Amino acid sequence: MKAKNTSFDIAYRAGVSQSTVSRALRDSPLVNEETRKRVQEIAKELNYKVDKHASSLRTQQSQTIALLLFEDPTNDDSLINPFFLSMLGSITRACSNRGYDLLVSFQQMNNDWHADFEDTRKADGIILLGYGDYLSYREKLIQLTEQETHFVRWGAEVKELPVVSVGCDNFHGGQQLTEHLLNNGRTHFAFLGGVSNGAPEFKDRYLGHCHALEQANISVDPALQFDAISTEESGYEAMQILIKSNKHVDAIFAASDLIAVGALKAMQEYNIKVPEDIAIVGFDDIPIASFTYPALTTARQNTVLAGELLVDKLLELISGEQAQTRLMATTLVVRESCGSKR
Amino acid sequence: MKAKNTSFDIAYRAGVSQSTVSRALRDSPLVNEETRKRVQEIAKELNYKVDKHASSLRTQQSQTIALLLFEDPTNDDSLINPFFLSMLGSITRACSNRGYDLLVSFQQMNNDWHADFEDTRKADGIILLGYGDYLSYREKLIQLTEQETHFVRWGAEVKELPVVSVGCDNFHGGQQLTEHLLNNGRTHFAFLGGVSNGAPEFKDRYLGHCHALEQANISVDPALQFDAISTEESGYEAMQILIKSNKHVDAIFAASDLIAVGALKAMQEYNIKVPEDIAIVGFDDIPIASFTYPALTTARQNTVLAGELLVDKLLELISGEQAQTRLMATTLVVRESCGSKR
DNA sequence: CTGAAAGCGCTTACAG
DNA sequence: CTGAAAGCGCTTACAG
Repeated sequence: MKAKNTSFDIAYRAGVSQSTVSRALRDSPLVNEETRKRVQEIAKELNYKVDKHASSLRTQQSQTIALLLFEDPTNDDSLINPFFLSMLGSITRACSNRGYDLLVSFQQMNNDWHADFEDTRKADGIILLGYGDYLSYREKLIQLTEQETHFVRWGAEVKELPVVSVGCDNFHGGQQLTEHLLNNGRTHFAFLGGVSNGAPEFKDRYLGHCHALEQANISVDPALQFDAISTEESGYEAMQILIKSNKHVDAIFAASDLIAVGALKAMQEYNIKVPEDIAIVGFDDIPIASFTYPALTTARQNTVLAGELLVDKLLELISGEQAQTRLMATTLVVRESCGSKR
Repeated sequence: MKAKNTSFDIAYRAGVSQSTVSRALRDSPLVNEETRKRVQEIAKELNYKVDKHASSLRTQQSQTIALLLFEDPTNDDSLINPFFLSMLGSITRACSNRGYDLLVSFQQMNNDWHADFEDTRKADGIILLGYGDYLSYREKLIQLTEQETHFVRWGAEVKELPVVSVGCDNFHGGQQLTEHLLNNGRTHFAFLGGVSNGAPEFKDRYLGHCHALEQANISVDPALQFDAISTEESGYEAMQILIKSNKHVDAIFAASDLIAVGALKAMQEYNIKVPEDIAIVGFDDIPIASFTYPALTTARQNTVLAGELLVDKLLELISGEQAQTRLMATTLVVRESCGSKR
């Protein structure tokens, strides 16, 4: 590669000092209008760009955000939950709109990730993304907090820790979807998804689901909750177990769209008609949800807003302000999988 | 945030010079074994990490790769082709295995992207990812080459330019899938996907498809090629047009799995039985392909290998070596959508 | 094997 | 409004 120009080269050509070049390029008011123009033109002409490392070293900030994406270790290499991927898209966009670069990194929970990014000053702050049990990495969150690292996370609120989270109102979403099923005359429910403490999102959806049932005077049978993680495969397997159990069910609450897709496939194989025999709802509204057959009724999480909120709150933290945890409402998206249009 | 420790702090505590600290931390052979251990222990204890900007500034390399993902402008905000997303996953992993960070950026074709990353020294090299017409950004490729920027791209070979690409053998993949359909007794084919120069991947698949048909003495009817971009929506619409045209067809070649998913939905709505009435194949083998009903026969692109190849070839370029364009073979994945098991 | 010193390319107080 | 100078935190030739 050719030797790059430095601000000194620009200064030489413009006949000014290097300090003036630096000021002109940063639109400092301390520089004459004409000088500024001339410098900027020369810089453009020579295709000069300010060296990121030098300026970061000097200013002690990198204008970069690190996104740590935690993978479900049960997933294989290339499987990434599409919901997180659409989040990744909106986070990337939000960063770039705000003049920040985004460093992306996939992490296993067991890694020594907690100290790596801000400490090397690669990033001014960190976004933590991934479903799952914050209890299992509670200590790392504490350590991050103690180090005064700037970070925000996606997911359920962590009540005991001073951690800023952005998440969606899973309880209310679960309630909403269940009420929709009830309104369509369904009476016998099963829930597909693990509800341990290790899956707080699914658990909240389940609690909202149960709450709605109780409001309708339907008692909840724990035997009708089937564990599943958020993959098609897992949903497929859970649905098969349900079918083979011969329990009478006319409505399925799948804890995620991916689970619903797997469940749909199992039902098709067993010739169960959806929604005639069994209605089903998912959660997330991933792109495929409109293209299953029948199309999936689900609860949309606003990933675009979520990405922006995560970035904005992190930026607030970075600039020393306070930031609040935020729970976003979900939107009921009615399609055909429950047999009605509302 | 607390003031961070520098190598001088470590040096002070270890009772050595800062130079020695630097050497010890980089496992230089020029440092006494014991000294090295002591320094490393102290560094660990103080949670010291080498400042990335300082070392990058000094060594003139950033240990960072930039991934520019080009979006189809027809797509909305959160829609990213799942195929690229799985590629993103494997690229991220490949980078981190090789000690590189990954900067991710979404780009519109019309942007001034071509000069931004390596020039600011944020990255040592660039990976270009996105379907589409390299002709439309031919000039930018030329400019990148002239600037001696290190870059590789995913996609069809660019014969006229000295550009390193990694792509898959779309022609052969198209041929393979078509032969599979022929082997299953299909005789009347339609192709769903745009085949203009602006979509070289789809075009190659189409050419492979046509080649296989000709080999089987089936003449190709251009009227049975229907434009579609790689979305479910577009596949759905193309399939509707095909159905309404009342042309007799017993096999569909969808240029991507996403298109196939949309086409499947249209067929289900029209009560067309797959594979009994019409067989269908996709391309890519995205995760959903195993969970459509019936499951989709398709051509797998090895995204894990692709990611590694892209990163490795870029690293070769960065270290001043030559690198060759590489075409990867696709794998036929037989599932149920063609009515056979082989 | 170790240390003192130069220098990577900027930004910004300081002096004018 | 402009310039000379210090300094961000490293790495590495140079001297010992």
